[in-house]
Amino acid sequence: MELSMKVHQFARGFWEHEPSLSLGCKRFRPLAPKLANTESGSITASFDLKSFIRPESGPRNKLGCSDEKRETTQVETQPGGTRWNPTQEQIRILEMLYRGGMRTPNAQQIEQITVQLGKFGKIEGKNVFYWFQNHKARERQKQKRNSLGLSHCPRTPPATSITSIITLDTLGEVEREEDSPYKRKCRSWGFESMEEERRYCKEEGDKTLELFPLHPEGR
Amino acid sequence: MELSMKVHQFARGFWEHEPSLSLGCKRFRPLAPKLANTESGSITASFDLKSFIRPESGPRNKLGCSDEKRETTQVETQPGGTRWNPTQEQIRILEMLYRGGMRTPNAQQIEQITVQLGKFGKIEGKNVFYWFQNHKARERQKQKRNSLGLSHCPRTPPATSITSIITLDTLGEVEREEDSPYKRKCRSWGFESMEEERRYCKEEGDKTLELFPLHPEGR
DNA sequence: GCAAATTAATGATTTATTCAAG
DNA sequence: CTTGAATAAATCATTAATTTGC
Repeated sequence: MELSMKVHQFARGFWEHEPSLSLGCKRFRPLAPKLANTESGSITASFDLKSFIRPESGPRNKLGCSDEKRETTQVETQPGGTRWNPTQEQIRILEMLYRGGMRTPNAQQIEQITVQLGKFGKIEGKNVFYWFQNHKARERQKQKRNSLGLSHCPRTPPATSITSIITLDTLGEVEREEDSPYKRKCRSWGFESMEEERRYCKEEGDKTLELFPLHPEGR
Repeated sequence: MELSMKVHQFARGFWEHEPSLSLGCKRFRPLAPKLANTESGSITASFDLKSFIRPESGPRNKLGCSDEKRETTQVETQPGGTRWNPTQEQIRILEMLYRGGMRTPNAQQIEQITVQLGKFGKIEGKNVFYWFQNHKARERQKQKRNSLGLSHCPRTPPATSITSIITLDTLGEVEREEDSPYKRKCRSWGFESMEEERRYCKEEGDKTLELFPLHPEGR
């Protein structure tokens, strides 16, 4: 309690000339100033903390974090809808892909799906990603609930409909059919694509383009 | 068993003219061709499954998945290292940021950190993200292990070093200082940034640029 | 000393859980 | 109550330490 207070003060004094070590928009008091005097002084030289505030484009707006955040640092906060509201067609296609055996699409797959589904309404890559995550998990727990509720032999699927068989049986083997004998490598998240594309894109950053015309759908 | 086999055959026959519904590189037999005949035929019209193989750029290489993957669809598979191997400087900076209170940086923060850390060695955004995830989790479990091993009162930190206090106490309050009263919104994954930048980048996709000169470090 | 074998750390993914919008 | 979004926990996999037999 008292010691942390001391550290706090110390750090404050040390970093006084900086507005604060604000990275992005969340502000926090920088502590632990042991960077400069440990082993290699070259770090301090080339690691410019100031550029962390905002790499290019000088001081944009002093301290306007809470208001400014909604416009500059946020990307997906359009006026109106916050979270993705899938259309019927999008759901249908996603379910088709799921039934087709797709469980965790990688970044490229996600991108392609996003492009396709974008024809039916606004959608982002992360929506596709989350949909598969959630659908898989909830299908799993639904199935568990069923097998427990029926108190049935949990290893034999009841073979009710084709769909269930596709989901459980056939595509299970399809899933692992050619995922490389080595290991699963090219996985999702989309970071890799982003990393690559960053080199060509000159950090445009601030516009919030409306890519898809946002079909008036509503399910 | 038998039914799934039937479905399998049926699907195969139905999709015979397609090489396979290969999305990205993982191949799987497309099943459940119930898209066309359900409710709205307009989907089939504009949802072009062929473009899933590869949206632009025609047939690149027939069936050459297993070999081609290492060069064209993979991004991070440079000759040599597969997974990120952080340099001393990178670790030092990351730990500094962690001690400074950063726990789950959002996409923009990750990008900026990545740029900074790129001065000391090759790094991607996802590496930064994963580092924070792992570090946070393992710091947590280490702490839990300690509190259990010492069989001490788990509510009073022993106040051993400054660092521990910074990590646990002071920055805990800093963490929630200005993360918006609303909710955590601008979060990581990098999908949002990717989504945005995709509009400017024309799917260059195939080069494996060496952005940073990969300092000969070795720890 | 030095590789092969083993172990410890830790980067990368997946799964479970939780939060919150509608 | 359903489900999109986000985080935490658990797990997998790979690289560096290290031990060990020679």
